[in-house]
Amino acid sequence: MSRITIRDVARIANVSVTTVSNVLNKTGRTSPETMRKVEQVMEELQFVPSTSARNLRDKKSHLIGVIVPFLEKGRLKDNPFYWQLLSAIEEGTRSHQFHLILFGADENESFSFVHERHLDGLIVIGTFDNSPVLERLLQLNVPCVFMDSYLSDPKLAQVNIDDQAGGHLGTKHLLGLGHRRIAVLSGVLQHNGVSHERWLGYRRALEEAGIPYDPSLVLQEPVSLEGGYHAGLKAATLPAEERFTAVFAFSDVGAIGFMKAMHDLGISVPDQMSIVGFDDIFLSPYIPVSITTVKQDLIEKGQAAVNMLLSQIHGESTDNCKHVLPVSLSVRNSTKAL
Amino acid sequence: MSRITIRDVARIANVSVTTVSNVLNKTGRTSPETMRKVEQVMEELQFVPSTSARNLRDKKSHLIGVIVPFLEKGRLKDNPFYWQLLSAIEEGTRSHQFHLILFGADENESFSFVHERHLDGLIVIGTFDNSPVLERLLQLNVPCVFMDSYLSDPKLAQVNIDDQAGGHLGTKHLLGLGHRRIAVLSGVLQHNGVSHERWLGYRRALEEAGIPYDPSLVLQEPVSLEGGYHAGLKAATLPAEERFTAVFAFSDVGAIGFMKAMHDLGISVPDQMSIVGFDDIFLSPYIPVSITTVKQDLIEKGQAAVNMLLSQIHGESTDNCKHVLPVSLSVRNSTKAL
DNA sequence: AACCATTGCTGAAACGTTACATCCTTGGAG
DNA sequence: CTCCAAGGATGTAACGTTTCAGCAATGGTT
Repeated sequence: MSRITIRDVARIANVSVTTVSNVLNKTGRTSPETMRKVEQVMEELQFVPSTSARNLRDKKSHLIGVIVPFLEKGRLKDNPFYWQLLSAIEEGTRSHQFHLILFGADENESFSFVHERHLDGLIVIGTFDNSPVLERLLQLNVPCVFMDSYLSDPKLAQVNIDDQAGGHLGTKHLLGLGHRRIAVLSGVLQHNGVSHERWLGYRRALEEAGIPYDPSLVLQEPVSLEGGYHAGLKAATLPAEERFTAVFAFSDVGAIGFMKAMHDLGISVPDQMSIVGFDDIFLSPYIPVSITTVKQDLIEKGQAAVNMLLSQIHGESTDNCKHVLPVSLSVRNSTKAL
Repeated sequence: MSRITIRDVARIANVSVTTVSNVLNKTGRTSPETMRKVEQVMEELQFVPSTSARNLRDKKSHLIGVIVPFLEKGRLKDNPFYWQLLSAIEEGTRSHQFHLILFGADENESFSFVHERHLDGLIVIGTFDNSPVLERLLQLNVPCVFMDSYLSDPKLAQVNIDDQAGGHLGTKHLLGLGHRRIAVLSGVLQHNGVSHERWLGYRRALEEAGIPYDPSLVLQEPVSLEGGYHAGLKAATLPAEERFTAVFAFSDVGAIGFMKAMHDLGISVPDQMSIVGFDDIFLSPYIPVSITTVKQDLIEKGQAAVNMLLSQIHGESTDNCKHVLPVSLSVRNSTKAL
């Protein structure tokens, strides 16, 4: 019971394989009646074309790889943000007859699968200039779209949100509530990374308010649940002059971790501590004290990346193609006027 | 600048293509010296074998599909549980040279891609007997492993946790704390579904404690954030004789939603209401009032499914192969003695 | 000394498509 | 009436592997 091929269809329908192929690909080189005839035979035989054969022939795969550097390190697994993003990307590709294949990529992993599998394109999340990963990717010579990566090379297609505006927005919200000593939970300030941009926005907001920048308020703890929690615990042990009344976490999970620490220490949010998050993950409204946060639209972000990648795959130039999405503020209950 | 093929390697190394192929596949049919020679040429030419060609030849794809029925309906997107599970599956496949490809599958979606892409196997999450999806899947005649699906056909390979024990465990915990009126947030009690099993465990525990079963305590709200929240709001409006002192949500997100409602209503958890969740997602310890929950090991679960699927792919019979993983209780702060 | 098994290698066919170059038909223009 | 264009169909060569059958040389058995 071997597979039904284009040849079987041709034989039964009394036409050539080429004709069947033409019908299959709707090239319009066939007369309506043969078309109908062939289609009917296909239906009867339940013919399904083989993607493998196509892939070999076309040197394509209709497969898009998503590379999340540091996937192994748990950054992704434990952050709903990435899953929501991935989900958005998946939806985008599916409607275009592409499928998604997921990869981590730690430093020493080779990218041979890109060639092995003839991947048509790549979406890369969270790299940065001079990253070892970046160089390897470029050598692959494959359509690429970068997300959440601030890359200086103008040839690279990029999708970002306006991180700096986000940092500014969150900070201004706290300033508007009367806070003067505002900490940021930033993670490592990778130069030209997402956090760095948000931090720039934070600084700008402070400056505009005439408040001097205090480096001791930058908590370089990882922006994870655990990182936020530890940062929170540490904050309580600070000498009086280093205390702060609000914290701006550069991710919602970081904010949740921080909030948990406050709860465990008996410090009330928002009465004694205001917290602003970033991302607006689906959970943020449902935390007991719902989180005020800088919202980004992941659906749109995923869509934008997919569209950009597809044009690139179809041969359109994406030089100087940088898509920056706006952010907004979702004010909830974790922030309060001093 | 066309692709380097096995032929190029053969030509340069002065051997036949067959020999190169043998080296590539380590069949051991080559002498050590030719092997070295060929390997060196491969290295020099940076030869990468084409998966497409292999796939065509072998009628395989080294691709595993994950089907999550009802994916579109947001059940997955918004539940970290699934992502954690998927992540575990991904890890399992990667180490075996397989890759993952993700599909939703609503009713009217055809499964033609399974044949189109020559998928080697399928992991299906959350179906049930007589589901329309199930029948279609079986017709595909492809190795399948079902997760979180209680299927009566003994031929089907299944991976489950001991849901009934889980339901029992959670309920007993609450009973042990002195609670007598315990609600469950169960979602629709699909016959032979996961929830149904947990509900059976709940009933058994009640019975053992000599407490009569009260159907009004079964909240068939969806076990999502929103569902939990609504259930919580409703609970507050109940007439006195229908009130309860504890709720057992069959998912952690459901528990979080319920807890949020309590918070909004000013009802203290755990002082006035005890809550038990299910799954133990990574967030559960970090909710301000950390969640007591029935824990399942997703890594192990993913691993088990992958292993089972791979043996099936390699031709081993998996008849009567049902893998049931144990559950345990993580006691945290959302439950308290009456 | 003739024979056979083993080791190491090779050539060619097959997997199921698509695209190129042809090759018939027609029917309309000259 | 001849010629050419265009429409419709066809045969075949790729795409890059793996595997099957076969061949040559080596060395050990009778």
